[in-house]
Amino acid sequence: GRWVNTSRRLGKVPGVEINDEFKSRAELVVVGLHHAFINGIDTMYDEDGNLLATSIVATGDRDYGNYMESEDYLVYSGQGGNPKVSNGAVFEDQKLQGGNYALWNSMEEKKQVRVIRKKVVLGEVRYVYDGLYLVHKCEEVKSVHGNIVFQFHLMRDEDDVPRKLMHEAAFL
Amino acid sequence: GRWVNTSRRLGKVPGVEINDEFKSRAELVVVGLHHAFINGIDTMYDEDGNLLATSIVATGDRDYGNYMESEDYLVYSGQGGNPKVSNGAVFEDQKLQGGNYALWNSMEEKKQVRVIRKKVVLGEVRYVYDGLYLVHKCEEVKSVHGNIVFQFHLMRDEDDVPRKLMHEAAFL
DNA sequence: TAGACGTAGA
DNA sequence: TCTACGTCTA
Repeated sequence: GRWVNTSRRLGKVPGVEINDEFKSRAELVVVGLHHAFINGIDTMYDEDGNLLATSIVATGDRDYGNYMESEDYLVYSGQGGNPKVSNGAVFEDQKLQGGNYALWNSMEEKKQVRVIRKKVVLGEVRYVYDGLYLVHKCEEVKSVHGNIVFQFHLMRDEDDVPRKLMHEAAFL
Repeated sequence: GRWVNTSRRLGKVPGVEINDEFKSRAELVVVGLHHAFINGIDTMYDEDGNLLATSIVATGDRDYGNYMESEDYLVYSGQGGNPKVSNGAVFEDQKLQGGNYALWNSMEEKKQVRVIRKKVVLGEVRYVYDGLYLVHKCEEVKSVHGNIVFQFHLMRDEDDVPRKLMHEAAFL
């Protein structure tokens, strides 16, 4: 067999193509697409010590209002402030730290970010690799719950996208 | 390739031998040893609608005081009552429900239970299959935290255990 | 909907 | 120690 380096990296992961599907977050870790088991934003430090985002997993879970404006344009909500349990938990303003700070830096440095989208078809969960994007804008908006949420705007940064297949991938 | 039936079952899982090691709970699910991703006690209903325990994962996490009395005798704490976060969470008496009820029924019905033990060697997590046991006793004891905890006593129910190898598996 | 012996990183 | 867009069954 052949050994594959699955350590954290920016950009394309060798062997993984757009629209490749995976059955669980654990698979994403094994393949090297997204090392964080739960965290929606995976990060790494570059040679200068800047925290950058390597990849994001976009779902509609827990009030994370992500949406595709088009096939090449994703609006992705930052992390934090969304309580997991509705047991009187309180929504809070997100902070520019952790994954949010990493996405912010990726924007400043114009570094590519891998995008993985979760889709659920007839109860079956799939994580679909959606290619490389650039963060070109970050807005602070007030959610329906009243808390401040970051919205990162990402644009596709690849030319060779198989258009036909893109239509088969479900939007969020 | 050959397809393997990994649905819930009692007793031995074809292809898995005592002291086989797995790197994560996800692997246990895939192999069919233990279907519950997090729950320490996996269960199934028999043809009469009785909830039985198929397998248990023994760790020392979260105040679960499991211990091997000998290579063939395991004392396993029931589930519930141990708060995950120490954020003012309260220890509570365990109830004879869910996994606890399943282990109780397995005792009554004299059904075999698979045992998997978690071990950590130099920071590396491993889950080790430890063979088939019978529950022969259940005691209610008061923990150091003051709450009532079930202690299920399990005895090995196999003869062909490779003794040499047993010594290599770390105790809890 | 919530509970259950998860997992990796900062 | 804590957070983080987990996953399954009852």
